[in-house]
Amino acid sequence: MLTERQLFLFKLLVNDYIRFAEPIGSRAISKRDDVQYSSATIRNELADMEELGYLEKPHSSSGRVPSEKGYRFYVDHLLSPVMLSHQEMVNIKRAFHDQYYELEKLIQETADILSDFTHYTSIVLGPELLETKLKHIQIIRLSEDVAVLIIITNTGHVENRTVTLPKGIKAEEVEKLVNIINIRLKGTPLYKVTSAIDRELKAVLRQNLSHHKQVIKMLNVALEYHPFDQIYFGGKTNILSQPEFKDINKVLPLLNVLESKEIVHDLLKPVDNKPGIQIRIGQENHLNEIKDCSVITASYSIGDEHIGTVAVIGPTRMTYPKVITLLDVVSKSLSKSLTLRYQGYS
Amino acid sequence: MLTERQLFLFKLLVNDYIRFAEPIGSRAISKRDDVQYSSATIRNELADMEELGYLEKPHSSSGRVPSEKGYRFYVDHLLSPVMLSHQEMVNIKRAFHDQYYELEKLIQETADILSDFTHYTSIVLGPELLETKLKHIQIIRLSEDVAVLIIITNTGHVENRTVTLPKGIKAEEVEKLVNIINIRLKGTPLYKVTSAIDRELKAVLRQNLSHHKQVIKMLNVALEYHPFDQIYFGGKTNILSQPEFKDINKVLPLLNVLESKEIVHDLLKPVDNKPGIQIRIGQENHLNEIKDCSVITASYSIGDEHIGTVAVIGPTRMTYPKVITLLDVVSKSLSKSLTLRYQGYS
DNA sequence: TGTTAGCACTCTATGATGCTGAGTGCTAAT
DNA sequence: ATTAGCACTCAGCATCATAGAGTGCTAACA
Repeated sequence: MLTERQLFLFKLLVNDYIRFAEPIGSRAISKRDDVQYSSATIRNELADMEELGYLEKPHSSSGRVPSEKGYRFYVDHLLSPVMLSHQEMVNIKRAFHDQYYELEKLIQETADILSDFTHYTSIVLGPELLETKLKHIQIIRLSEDVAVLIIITNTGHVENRTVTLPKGIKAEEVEKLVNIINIRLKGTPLYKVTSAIDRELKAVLRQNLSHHKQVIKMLNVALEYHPFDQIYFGGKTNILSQPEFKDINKVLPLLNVLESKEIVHDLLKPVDNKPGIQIRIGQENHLNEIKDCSVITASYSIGDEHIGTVAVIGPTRMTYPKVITLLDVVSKSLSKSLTLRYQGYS
Repeated sequence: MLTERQLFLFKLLVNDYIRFAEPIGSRAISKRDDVQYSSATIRNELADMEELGYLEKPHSSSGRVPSEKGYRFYVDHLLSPVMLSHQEMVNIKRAFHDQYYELEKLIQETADILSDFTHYTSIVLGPELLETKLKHIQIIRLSEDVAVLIIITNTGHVENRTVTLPKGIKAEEVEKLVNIINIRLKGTPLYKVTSAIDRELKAVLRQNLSHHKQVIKMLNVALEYHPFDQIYFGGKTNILSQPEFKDINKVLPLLNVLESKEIVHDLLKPVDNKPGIQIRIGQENHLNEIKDCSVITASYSIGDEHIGTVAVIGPTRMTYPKVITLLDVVSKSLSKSLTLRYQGYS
């Protein structure tokens, strides 16, 4: 265990390093007004904490830098809560108050707030379709054999897919098909729709449609559940302005990670499904390309149902208290706004 | 005017510079198997061409590099047509052959092909809504006062907007409203829809609806024409691997340009509306952030109607012949595929 | 008259060298 | 337990010399 004094010095050091992005030496600490120990004393303490694994030296005669273990300890035990400024609170409140937004705009706005206030890059996973339910489908015929199939969920999310209709199918038949689906599958979770068709609708469709085989195939393609939903970014280049990215070779891997929806999804996936803030520091992300980055996530929900994730990615040397507080406020505001918006939808 | 020999040497130099990204000296040229002049002769010729403004020296004792004027001359008069490899043609044909794609996927695929084959960054402006026409709208009510308004165009494009319904409006009234719009405004170009409502539908709505004022306001917001359509990128980080971007300070401005929809739109907007390939070299783009980049664009169309732009952005030191040929083939294939898909839509 | 060899000159890139300053570990004194 | 003092380390920076690639110019050549 660390002594009281070690804790004190450790906290100072981490805060200063987060602020100045340069290794902190014993002399610099001893010169502070709120420190009365000599540099030699501090040197001894720092050496001890290094031995315990909380600090590192970039090279043998440099100042100290927090290790990953150090950051982990810092966020687990030393976080002093930060208050957001009045101005920040006002801006957030306003952003989430306006009910006239499109859902997409609201989420993009969320991402923008996070990146503006943190100067890092923010990522928001759009509302997961997993537990959203089919409310209504519609087929709009564009030509003899091409149509657009529109899917509306209970949360107001709209998806559209271009489909090829069976040759020679009549308008009444299409209408009948739409009616059958809307009546029978309303309220079915999206990811269960294709299997529900398979189990429950095959017979009905065979009775009512002349082209039931092709229709079923078409529905399977069109209604297939795509787990990777939209990803929204804020301040995509913010993180590149951090001093740790002055080398282009650090930049490319990171950018490539952000370009891949699959990787970003994996990155933000909560390890266990517990709600609230999660922090993954450096290698804890298990992704070599971002081993010098930390990812902080918070989930948001409609009612009690978790439906998405907001996140900030920055260097391991991140202003953790600020980002955590902000993510907490923003995720809760977003949840509240969405719950209000969709309360009582079925 | 340049002499025959100067032209020959100029072409060699540009090709070599495009290939190796390093200033080309007289000695390097004279050593080539297809050159029989001595380095001194070549030196004299290069000096003359520098005086004419086609070449530049990064510093006084370095080899030569094409100037912007040089590149312009090169693309205007010296392009030798390039054949795509059999493999490339096969891949392109296959990509555009498959009719089962979503429109969005087809366009993303187009962007991916362009970036994969060029190793630069590609940009595709999705089908412009400007001349597309309203085919059908639909309102799906989510709750007492929130609904989703869905707009389908004659090209199969689907947009959706969340709207707030007037308090207490009845389902039959909503249905009536949808019917009126679908009957009266079908075929109206999207960008004229709001003004058409203003001019032609006000009276009808007043007669038929109890909440006509709020409804008109709602329609104006929901059907407002948004000129900036979707932008698709391919290989967003490709261009950053080019040696001219080894300095991070060159990277950030470029990335910020690519993040701004407005700027990208301006960048790709054809100067005059003439079709075909357009090349803008360095400063010709009138955008300081990308003064060392060239942008090559080609338009694509449905039938005879121009609806979008495909583009490649790379360093001024770009493999122009290859990119031009590829853009030509790809834009034509895309046009053909789209025309086939939407032929006869009304 | 066009071409080329030769040469002095220029400039970048590279690597060696030395110096400075910030930092450390260790020891001995307080 | 704390601190002053000192020898030591190392990155960063400036300086310097050198090599190499390239140029312009002049004079000789075909």
